[in-house]
Amino acid sequence: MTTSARTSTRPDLIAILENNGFRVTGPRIEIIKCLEKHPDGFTAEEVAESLSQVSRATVFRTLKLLLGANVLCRLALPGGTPRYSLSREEHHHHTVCVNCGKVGEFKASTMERLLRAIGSEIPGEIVGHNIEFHILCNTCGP
Amino acid sequence: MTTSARTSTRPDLIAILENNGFRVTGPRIEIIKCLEKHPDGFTAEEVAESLSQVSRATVFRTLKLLLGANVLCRLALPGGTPRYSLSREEHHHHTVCVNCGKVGEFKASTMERLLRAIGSEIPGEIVGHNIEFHILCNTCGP
DNA sequence: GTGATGTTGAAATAGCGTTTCAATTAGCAA
DNA sequence: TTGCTAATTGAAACGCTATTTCAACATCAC
Repeated sequence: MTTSARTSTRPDLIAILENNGFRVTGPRIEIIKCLEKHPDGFTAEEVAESLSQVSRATVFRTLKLLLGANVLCRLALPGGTPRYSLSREEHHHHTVCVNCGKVGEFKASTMERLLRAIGSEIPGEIVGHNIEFHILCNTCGP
Repeated sequence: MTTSARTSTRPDLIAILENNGFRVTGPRIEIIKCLEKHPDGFTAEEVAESLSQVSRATVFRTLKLLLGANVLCRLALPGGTPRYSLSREEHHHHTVCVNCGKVGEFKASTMERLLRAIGSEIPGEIVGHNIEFHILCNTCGP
């Protein structure tokens, strides 16, 4: 069969834990399963509420752990509640719908070229960036 | 002489208040003067501390007011304290030094072209964006 | 000046996240 | 399988940035 990576793959994230020396625990598995059910992003509170047997602290700890492993992204509209989203592409950028909060992911080749070119216009050494597009998604749009 | 816009111009921000129907009050003038002394950005707490006669609530209220008027930007490194910075250019992007937190501003023509071109790669109507470059500034860099 | 309305300070409150600490558990080794 | 030990957990307190509340006050049009 094909390798995996259809909607999302539980093994991936469990493997991330193992490969980084983290323990695979019940609460973490629950949280990961929950994240994979929300391809359009989610808030920390949504995860905590849907897993009443897991404490809020553990939810935040696990989200932080996954952020550190670069398999999860956090982003927020100005003044809005931060939303989290599992990453699929290695290097990508985000869209957030200003109406429903749905998070999308895209990888624009145009963008990659720009990022290489823009270095000379910036005073200092670029060590990272944050690029988000605020959109009205096709469901919410006019 | 040339128009103004050297380091920054107090009249501009006072005018913003007046033109938007806001009152020009003592605390607001104090806050604006303080902001103009920090071309590299500042945190809300820095402003509040340097103006002991103005309450924290008023500092935050005034910052929010200026954010709404698009003459102030808020940005933060992941996990860092949010920093504010007065805008000079109408439409611009930011650099933040990951070491000292200094905020810079730049306007890249390359970027503008990209932003127009990228629309077709994004599913929905773009209504805004957030683009920040995390850098090591020339003072902190190697 | 006077009054209607916007603004202020102080303190309480909110939202998102982290820390503390004792109790529990995963995962390795014997 | 058992035992060990460090990682992990839950519950609650705490931290930080920011907002809200409400009575007192100041601005600005008249």
